[in-house]
Amino acid sequence: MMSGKLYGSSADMKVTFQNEKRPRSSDVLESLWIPTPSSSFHGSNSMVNFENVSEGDSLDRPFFQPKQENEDEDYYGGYLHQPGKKRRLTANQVQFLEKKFELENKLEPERKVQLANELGLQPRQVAIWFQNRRARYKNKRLEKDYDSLKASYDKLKVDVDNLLKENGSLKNEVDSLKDVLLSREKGKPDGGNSDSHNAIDASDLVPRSAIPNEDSETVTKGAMVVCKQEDASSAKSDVFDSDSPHCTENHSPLLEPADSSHVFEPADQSDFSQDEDDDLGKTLLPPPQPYLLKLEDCCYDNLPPPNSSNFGYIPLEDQQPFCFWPY
DNA sequence: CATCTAGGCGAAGTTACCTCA
DNA sequence: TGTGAGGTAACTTCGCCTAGA
Repeated sequence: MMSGKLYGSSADMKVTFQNEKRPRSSDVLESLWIPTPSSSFHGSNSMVNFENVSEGDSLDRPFFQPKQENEDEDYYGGYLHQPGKKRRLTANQVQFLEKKFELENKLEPERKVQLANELGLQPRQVAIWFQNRRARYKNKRLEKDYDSLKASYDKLKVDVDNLLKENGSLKNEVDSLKDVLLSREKGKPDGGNSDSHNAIDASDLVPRSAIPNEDSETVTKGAMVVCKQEDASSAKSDVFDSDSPHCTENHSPLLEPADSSHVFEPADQSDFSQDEDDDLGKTLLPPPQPYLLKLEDCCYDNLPPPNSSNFGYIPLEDQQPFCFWPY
């Protein structure tokens, strides 16, 4: 902030005219302002009384100050004696100021005086216009920021809702499979024997979404039969929503034993471990952590498109810049 | 060199005027 | 014709900075 700012370089108009302070170099700049009929007109509109401003000849009117329809001596005289009145800048003046504002939104003293001369305004009027213009621009930018953040929030909320729904359906599937397995275990006289798993139809037991890695030691032999590579990959894509392409392909290097502090902990994570002494659940369910990637590993490094459903996260560098002036 | 003071600037907020529906 | 809302020029206050004593 404040880079390139010139401090103490321009005298305020009210100070220049109302108070006789010690002379400064900036006073010379301020004195360069040449009053014109229009500028004296505007000066009369401000709260400052410019007694030393000569009214001059109306032929010296700046090109930005076209003759108004109702412009006459009474018009001028009326405002000259109504210090409380204020006049809007003409469209040409505003257009000219807007162009200058686009080039640089802050005024150097020289520019301020130059613009004032070109527009037939007081330097203070130009300074005030730029101040107000910056304030208006900031408000607009804040509105844009708000809209952008709200859109991101809405998108994120949709993603979260979808994930919660998917999570619920997966839980139901796991529960149903547990029931099937329990019922079959009870039907066997030597229930609990590991060999009995061979008698279970694996297609009934192993949900595609719950197939762990092939080298998982917790997978039973029966499950291994159907645990093919494509199933494993489909399992991953089931875990990560299909519209999250950045997390679906060849992530085996990223499938590290996850630190639970780096993953999205499901709100109902305890549901997976609610029967911790239930080996069946452990048998059927892979440990969930290896399938939850670290976000900073899988999502951010792979440069997801900003409009993907990357939980609504949009990197700052990918957003549209809101400010086009360097500060 | 450190300190103090005057003065200017920008930001933020406010006031007052103007325009228009 | 009166009126309320919105836009905006101008003002006020505050904090920060610079230059000079």
